[in-house]
Amino acid sequence: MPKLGMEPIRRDALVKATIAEVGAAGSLDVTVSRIARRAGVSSGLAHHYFGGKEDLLVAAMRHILTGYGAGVRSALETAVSPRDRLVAILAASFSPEHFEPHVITAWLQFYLLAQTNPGAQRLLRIYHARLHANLVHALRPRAGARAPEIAETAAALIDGLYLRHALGARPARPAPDLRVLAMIDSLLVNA
Amino acid sequence: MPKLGMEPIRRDALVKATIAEVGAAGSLDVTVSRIARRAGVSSGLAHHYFGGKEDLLVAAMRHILTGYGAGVRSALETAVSPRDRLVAILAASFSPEHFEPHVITAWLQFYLLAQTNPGAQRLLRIYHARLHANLVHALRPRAGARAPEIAETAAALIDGLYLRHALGARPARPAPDLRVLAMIDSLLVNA
Amino acid sequence: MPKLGMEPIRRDALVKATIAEVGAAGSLDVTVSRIARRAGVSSGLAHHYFGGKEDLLVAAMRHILTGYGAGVRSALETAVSPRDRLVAILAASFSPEHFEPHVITAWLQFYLLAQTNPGAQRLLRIYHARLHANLVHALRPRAGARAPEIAETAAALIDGLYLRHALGARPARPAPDLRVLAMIDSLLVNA
Amino acid sequence: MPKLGMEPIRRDALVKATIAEVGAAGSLDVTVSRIARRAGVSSGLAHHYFGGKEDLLVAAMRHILTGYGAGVRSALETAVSPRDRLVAILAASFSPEHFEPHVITAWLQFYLLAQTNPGAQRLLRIYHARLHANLVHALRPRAGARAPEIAETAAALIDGLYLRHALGARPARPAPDLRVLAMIDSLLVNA
DNA sequence: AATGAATGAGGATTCATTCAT
DNA sequence: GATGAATGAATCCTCATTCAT
Repeated sequence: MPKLGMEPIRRDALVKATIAEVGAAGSLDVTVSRIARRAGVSSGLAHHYFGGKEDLLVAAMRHILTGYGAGVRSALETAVSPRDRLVAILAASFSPEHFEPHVITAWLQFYLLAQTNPGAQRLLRIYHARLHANLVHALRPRAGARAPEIAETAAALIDGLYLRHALGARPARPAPDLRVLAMIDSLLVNA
Repeated sequence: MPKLGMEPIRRDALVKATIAEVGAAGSLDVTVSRIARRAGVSSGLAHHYFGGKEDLLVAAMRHILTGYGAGVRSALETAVSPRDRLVAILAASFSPEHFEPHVITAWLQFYLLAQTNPGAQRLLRIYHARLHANLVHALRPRAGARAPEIAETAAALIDGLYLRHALGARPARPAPDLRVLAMIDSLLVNA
Repeated sequence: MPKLGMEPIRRDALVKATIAEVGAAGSLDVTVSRIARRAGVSSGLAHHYFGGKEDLLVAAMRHILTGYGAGVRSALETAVSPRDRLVAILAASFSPEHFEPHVITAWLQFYLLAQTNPGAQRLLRIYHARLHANLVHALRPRAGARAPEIAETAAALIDGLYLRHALGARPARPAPDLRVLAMIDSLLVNA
Repeated sequence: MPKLGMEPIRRDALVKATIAEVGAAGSLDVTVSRIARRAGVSSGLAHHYFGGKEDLLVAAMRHILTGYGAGVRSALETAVSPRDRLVAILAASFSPEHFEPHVITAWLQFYLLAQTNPGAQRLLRIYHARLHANLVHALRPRAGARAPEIAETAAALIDGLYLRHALGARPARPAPDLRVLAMIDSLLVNA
């Protein structure tokens, strides 16, 4: 008697197990078997549902990015002023769940995967584009034509702070979002 | 007597082959055999001289960082004013040879290695500390007590721009060093 | 559902192939691949079930010792007098199947393994303790307090005769069990 | 300027290093490089002098057996009565230097080598024959025609006690030589 | 005589993937 | 749908051996 409706449950369990396992290992050198065991299923099932290891990794990446996107959206909903929007984006980018060690590690690993895997690359481009669009939209009223350029600098700073954190640097003071905000404000002032 | 003095030659060839191979593959998944073949020696020799695959990778990382350090030092020698120093550091950080695809890729890969390999981690810490010290030294005259904080932001921006470049983003306009410089200037003005 | 219940079958086949292969080679320098091929499976499976080469060797050792233990037990069941017990132990110790070349060779090789492998060492201790206990039990009625000492001498003689046989000495006259028996009787007479 | 007369010194150093290394490792899995390093020469020289690894091992075995033979001879020189001869042989067989861990281990390992290496086998046969001849000669006056048989049992007991010691059994009480002597005496009494 | 350099075959081990049931 | 069985290619690493100098 096959259980019905198990597929989404299994897929979800596998994706979460992948993130956890990648984070725990601190590397993409994770075996499908380990992931499957953590998800409580056989390794064969992982292939059955995802086709292969990389596809599983990409699915995990998509999961993270989706969560990030949802976070930004919900944060933006309550924002009124342009500056509110900026604060919301930064808050979402540096929300605590993103800084959980296993997530930040997974994120970094996926960066790498994107260098060889088209699916991962596509996802990353979408993330970049979305972040850029959000920033530009929030900056436009105050920065005008300089919005794209400042958005790019801000995005780079976000990633750089992330990277440093992932590499074990002492947590920055002030908090990363405030730091980015300060930089943006500074750039805006010196038009 | 045997052919003497081959060791440094072989080590050098193997290190360079490692960088080239890692860069070409876009990943650390490079076999020792391929590296050795590119260096024109047997795989056994690579182990003989370096002990293992990771040690070889760390040696390659050290090679890159040494080159970077030398670049900064020589650039700083001709600097007079604090601002010259800043420009020199940034120019070295974003010098063209650092942006050669296989170097930038290798760099990124080594970031990853640093998450599991102690030797790599140590190297990375040294690089971070040195960059920080250089920036603080150049900023002190103009930034005073704010120097460390601004140095951290600048370092993060440098890494972030690097990362984005490695991930295939369109080359930034203006050039990354000018962008960092502008940001620093902006922060300095708004004391 | 998959083909079930193959594990014990494979394990058994691999263990027997190990004994055969070690015996045939006259040394522990046997490759896992050869063992696996003889067992009709892939080398990967051997690792899957046993974890590694040494564990496979230890499992083979255990198989031999288990067979020996069973032989002694069944021989002891029909023994009535103490002397019967002694004869039974010796008969089992020198039973023909123990003198099959590949078994005796494997046995000797395992002695060696026991010098470095904890699992093998444990097994060997168990064998020693069991043989000693059996001998003491059989000797007690006739030897009293001297039983342990005579048992030790007898055990050493058993192993020595075995060793010499393994090393290619001409088969002893009279048969080894009778020889040990004669020695024990002699020691018992000269209280 | 090649040093003259170095050959015997080198050979000797290599042989001793071999015994030490085999004993230390508790196995024949010793690399030629390690042996050479311990002897203070290059691995190439070991091959130059001995031709190969096994030949080096056989040479080490010969060294041990030669020492044993010399010990027996010198011990026999002062023996007067047949029983003295017996005591002398046993004392030499169980002399302390034979029970040094690395020697006893090497000895056991060489047993193994003898199963595949003709040179080692030949040496072992010589050792067996010599021990047997010595024992028979010492036993003849008291045992007459039974001398060969008793000699065989004694030899087996010697090897068995050795083996047990090598395998880590608690040192026997009484001392092994006395134990063998007691057994022989017992067999002689019960003609 | 002696060495360091260099090789390359060989082996243990790992793992993604496939498949019969 | 789900599993355990099984494979075998791939890779790191070791080491005896050879060789030019």
